[in-house]
Amino acid sequence: MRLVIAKCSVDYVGRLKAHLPLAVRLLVLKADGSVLVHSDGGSYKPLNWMSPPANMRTLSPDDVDLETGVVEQWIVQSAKTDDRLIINIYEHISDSSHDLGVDPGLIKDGVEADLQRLLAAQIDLLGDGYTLIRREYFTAIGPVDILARDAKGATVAIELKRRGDIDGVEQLTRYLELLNRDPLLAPVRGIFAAQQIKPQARVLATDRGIECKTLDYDAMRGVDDSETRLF
Amino acid sequence: MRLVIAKCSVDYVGRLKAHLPLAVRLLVLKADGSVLVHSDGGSYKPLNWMSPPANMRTLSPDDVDLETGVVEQWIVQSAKTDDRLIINIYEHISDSSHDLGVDPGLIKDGVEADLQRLLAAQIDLLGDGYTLIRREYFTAIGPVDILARDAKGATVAIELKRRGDIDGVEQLTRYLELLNRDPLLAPVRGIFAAQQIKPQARVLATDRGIECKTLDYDAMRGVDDSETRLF
DNA sequence: CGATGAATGTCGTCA
DNA sequence: TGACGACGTTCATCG
Repeated sequence: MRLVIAKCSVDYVGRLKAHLPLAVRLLVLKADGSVLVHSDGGSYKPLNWMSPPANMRTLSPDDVDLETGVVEQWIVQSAKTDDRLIINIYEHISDSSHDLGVDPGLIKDGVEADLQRLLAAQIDLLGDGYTLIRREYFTAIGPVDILARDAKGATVAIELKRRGDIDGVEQLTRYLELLNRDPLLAPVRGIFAAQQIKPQARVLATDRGIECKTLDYDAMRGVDDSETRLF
Repeated sequence: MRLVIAKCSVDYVGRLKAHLPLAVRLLVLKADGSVLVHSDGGSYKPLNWMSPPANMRTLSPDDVDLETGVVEQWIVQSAKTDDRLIINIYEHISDSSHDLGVDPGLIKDGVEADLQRLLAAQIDLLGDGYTLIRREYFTAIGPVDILARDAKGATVAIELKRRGDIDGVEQLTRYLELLNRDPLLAPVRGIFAAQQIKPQARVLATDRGIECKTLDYDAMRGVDDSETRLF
């Protein structure tokens, strides 16, 4: 990994075009050819970047005719697409390289899959007498997150989200339409379950006769005793 | 901006939990308190991070009881949420700070807004005799990208996307439902226009009587002579 | 490979 | 500030 602090301007040409005026920035060059251009603020997203795999050519004013004041030009070309990043360097402020080795990678806990596993194990959170039919119930248009049966024996399709938005309601609506064509299952009700449900999504769901259920992941995790410290 | 190369392990606790085992990584500390943890590969997304605004406390083994081998512990706490990043440093390899100043920011060209402007100017791309009613036609459930009239005088609602996906078709469907309740406008047809339309989206749109139109941004840009070199 | 859906999404805009 | 939609979304999974 090479780290460069430099006064530079940057142009991107590819899916769109973008331009960064002259300023001092951090340039990160990774082993796979990817390049990040960061300022001293904002979140993790760089001002501009090139995704791997990519190749970089370095041009000097001796080789090519460059704009006045440019001491070096980097041309970063994507190996797969015709996206290209052009960095004009006006002043090198710092330049260092480091050998980092391969990273063992990230271990996560608490994503939608975990939520689904927990709700399947605690299906009675949805109401007394609920029983699990199965998780990831496959249909022609994709898998229903959870299929269950309520106390009266009626089928219930559950769509799970961490954040409940309109498109999640649309998704569940499509599933319900399809499932209700199956005489063995019909009538099928829908439950939209999420840690947080947006007002518009709640309105749309209610309007379509879909029940909304807010989930408390921490509480669900606390109940599940198999869920003892991952790390 | 402070750049640290260090052998470290990282834990994130917040909306979910995540853990990074011991390895050599780049740690970027920005002026607004944000922190990025990068490996020497992958795209621009860090392995782990903290969004601004945030505050960092540095603990040493003299102050607190730390794990064996930890020479320093950073606790990065989000100022707004209770998200927290804990970085255990086992070895400092490099440490430098640089004053970057404020960045002038990015200038873009070719996003959906540009596409909309071009299509409004070249509305006859949709068919002979089309005329523009207006862009960003406001409704109770959001703005319709473009409202036009066809050669026969019928109203047409156009949803524009760079990449046409199912949710775009759903969006247009909601607009059409609403617009068709207005006796002054009804009947309103829909056109789903995008640079690229996914097969499933095309099927859904066609099934609902919505016309699909693929747009060539470069060609549209070439026709529009006001669109002379932005930079 | 392409298609599909989640994401600690992030980022802008506008009420 | 919160809701909403775009994004060079990126990312993993699955066919």
